[in-house]
Amino acid sequence: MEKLTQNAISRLLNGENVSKPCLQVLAYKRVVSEGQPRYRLMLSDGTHSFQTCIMMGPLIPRLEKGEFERFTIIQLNQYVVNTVQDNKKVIVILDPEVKWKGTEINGKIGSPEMFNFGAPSNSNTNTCGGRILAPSNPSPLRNPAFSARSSTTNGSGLFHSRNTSGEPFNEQRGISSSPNLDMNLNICRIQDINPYLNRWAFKGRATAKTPIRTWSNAKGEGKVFSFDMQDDSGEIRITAFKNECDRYYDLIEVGKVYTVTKGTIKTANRKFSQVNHDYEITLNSDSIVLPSDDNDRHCPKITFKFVKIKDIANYNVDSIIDVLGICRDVSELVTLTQKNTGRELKKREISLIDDTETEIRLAFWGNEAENFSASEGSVVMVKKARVSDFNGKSLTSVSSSFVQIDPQLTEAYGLKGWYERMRDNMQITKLSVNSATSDSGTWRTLNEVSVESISSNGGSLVFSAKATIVQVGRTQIYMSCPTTGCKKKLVDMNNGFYKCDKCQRDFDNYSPRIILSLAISDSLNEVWISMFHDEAEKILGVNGGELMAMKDNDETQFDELMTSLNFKSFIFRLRSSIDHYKEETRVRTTVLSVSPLNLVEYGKKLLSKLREMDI
DNA sequence: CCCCCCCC
Repeated sequence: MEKLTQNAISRLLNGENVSKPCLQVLAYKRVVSEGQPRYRLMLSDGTHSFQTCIMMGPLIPRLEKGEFERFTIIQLNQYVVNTVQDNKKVIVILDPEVKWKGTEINGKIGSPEMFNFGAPSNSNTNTCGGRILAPSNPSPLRNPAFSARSSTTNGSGLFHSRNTSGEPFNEQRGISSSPNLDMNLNICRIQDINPYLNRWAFKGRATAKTPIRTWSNAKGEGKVFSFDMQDDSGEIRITAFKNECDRYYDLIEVGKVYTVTKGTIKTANRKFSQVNHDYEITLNSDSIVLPSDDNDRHCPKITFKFVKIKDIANYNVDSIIDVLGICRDVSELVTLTQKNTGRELKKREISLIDDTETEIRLAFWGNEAENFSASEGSVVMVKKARVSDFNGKSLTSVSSSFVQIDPQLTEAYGLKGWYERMRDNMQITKLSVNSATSDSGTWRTLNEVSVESISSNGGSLVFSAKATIVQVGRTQIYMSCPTTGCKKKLVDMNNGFYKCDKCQRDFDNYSPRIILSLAISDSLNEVWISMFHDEAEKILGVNGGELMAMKDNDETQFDELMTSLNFKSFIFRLRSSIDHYKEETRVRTTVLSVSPLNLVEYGKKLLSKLREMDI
């Protein structure tokens, strides 16, 4: 009997702080709740037994390997007491430690009775908070034992130090006046999270979750996933590496509310995260992430702000939007090779339309592309799709995107109804060029290369133009890293070796890379463009090594070759994008490809253009 | 500690 913690069951169900209680496993069974497998255990302290003790996530394999067999005595190093619907309590076991194996005990200790909430000694059950962290964890979270305040909420306790009197919500949350609450825990609004907070915690709803991704590079390898959390003040991104990745991946479910405390707060890099917050959080071994009250009033339910497809035209590249559309077409899975890295990519495109009678194409990648299946006419909802400039304007699904086919939403039913009425009677405008059917896409003249015109096009424009080289600027030939896909400029160690900072390696060789700066002109404008290696080799007719040798050994020949580019005309495939450099905003244009000007073909193109114009 | 989200 002394192996078990006396009255632990009644004490902790009554909201008391019980440090590392030892309990005996009497039974368990597998259940599936909201699609997630978990185990429900009956635990006993010798006096009482309680049968809604939950193990989930990473504990499941341990349990299934027999670690917590019947009669095992486990010590709960970390656990949470949750209140679920009808004020029922659930003990969530987070960190069980086996004290005695079931075979060592081989029998039930004491004569435990089923714990009864109706018993007089438990009359204050409802006034106690439900969510308790074992104090063994040196955490600022303790049983707050809120009384009056939390009783007005749905009974879940720990983080209900918020004022529930209906005051404006931008008061600092969680600084409780409760005399029992000797903690310095700052329940922050998510928007207020910053690296200068000493002790903080926040509560938010998971709005997105990425798959686990593994990496391997010069610095090492590992795995990682991220999730986004939102309260009524804002949203923040949380990232979990390696151990924390394993620990939290199964726990986090989109739509659920969690309380988070401890972790590294660092500056968010807007380049990589579209979440609107200056900071992001990396979980570490001290971090605590607890399932919380999914109905918390500070954590609004996930909402969708569907952008009408027609209006996507006005969104900048890289914007993150929600979209709802009828799937008009699903392309085959295609495999393509990434030019820079040689990596193989799998892609599937679908096209979406809505009642603005506008069509946009949406790309899925990798597994998502392989697994995507929806038929023509179904409604496709994507939360957090990224606006892209591929083939005009298009959308792409990213790791934090959430895709649903035929969602149970009023808007979806409305859209479906519209489609059934209108499907044969529509004038569809396309925002995306279908890459399968397009020639080289849109043709433009160089007067359209201006900050104003590119800006109004979402910051980037890909187009074809016929133009003539009118000036050759600086020609750079540099020693680049010979690693496939790495073009980093090498540092000459002057000992026969060249160092790549990116690959963190020394090489005894390098590959010469060319960058040309050219002014090209058509009848309307002159534009400076950058032309990189492959395309430069094409128009120069020499390779990088030859050009480098020529520049070193025969400058006259080199100058002649460069000068010979003047007044040559080509069909350029160009990308112009807005570039912010220091205080300046300007357009940067790079060559995607260059092809010879075929006068007959080009003439035909102009003719058909004239006919279109009805001249 | 990732930082890839790709394609013309």
